[in-house]
Amino acid sequence: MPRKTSPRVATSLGCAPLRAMYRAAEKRKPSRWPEVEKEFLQAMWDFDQKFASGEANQGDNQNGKGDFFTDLIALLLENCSDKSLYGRGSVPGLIFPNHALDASYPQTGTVEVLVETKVAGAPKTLRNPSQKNPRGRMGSADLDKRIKEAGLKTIDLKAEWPRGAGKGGGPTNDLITWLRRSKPMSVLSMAIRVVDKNDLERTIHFANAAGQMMDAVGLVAYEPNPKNKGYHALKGPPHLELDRVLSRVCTALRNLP
DNA sequence: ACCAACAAACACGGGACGGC
DNA sequence: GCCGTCCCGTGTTTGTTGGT
Repeated sequence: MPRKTSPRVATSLGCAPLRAMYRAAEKRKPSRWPEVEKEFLQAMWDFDQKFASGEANQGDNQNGKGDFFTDLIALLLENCSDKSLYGRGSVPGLIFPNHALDASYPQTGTVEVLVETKVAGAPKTLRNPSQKNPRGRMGSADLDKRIKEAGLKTIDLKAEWPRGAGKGGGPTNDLITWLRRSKPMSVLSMAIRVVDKNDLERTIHFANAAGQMMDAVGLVAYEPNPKNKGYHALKGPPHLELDRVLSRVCTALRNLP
């Protein structure tokens, strides 16, 4: 049974570029990030153009973009591992009883693998006249809060595992070390539209912070081309390369029953 | 050395919508 | 219908620059 994909992307007029890209990817059966990166950036560009002009609305942006990226990442992992991933709601952590998971495995019971995604960054749009920077909002603007959210989710789920297993081994006095050897495998993949060099540095800083808490963090950072036509991906540190991170997840998935 | 002007960073507060 | 998560908008604070 295939993973359920975003209804917003499937139906909304404003999300047409995202929908078209996903549909095309589905047919090509890609299993690695480099196979889809160009098309992803083009789709995001086309979408952002629509968003800037008002053709795509706030709903498309907030409920389409992020889910689209989740769908795409899940598609790659499914093709690569031959496992189905699932979005899940109400998964209990140690502290909070109801976490929602973007893409995870297996479908029920204790979570083995969790993939969270974040997308951030917006062009200057008509609905935000006060945006001064013509290149748009900084992608890193909101990362502090959102990385903290993702980190807490990871910690809470990892802390819940040993409690359920009943064999000890809960959080020790060295939190980071404990997180790294604890299940579920928890990774974050981020697609961040960046406005300048500084914005990129900040984004990498937050990605590394996330990497302290989660087992792996993948980042695709991109910025508008000089002539303001299309996006190009930016180079980050190797350990944050999305392709490497997805490979690790794929291997983990393959080794699971 | 001062201070105004501008920019960057931070913190908080949503609107939108799907899942339960 | 509530609740949680999606990502963005904007007022306030902190930092930087450049003129006198």
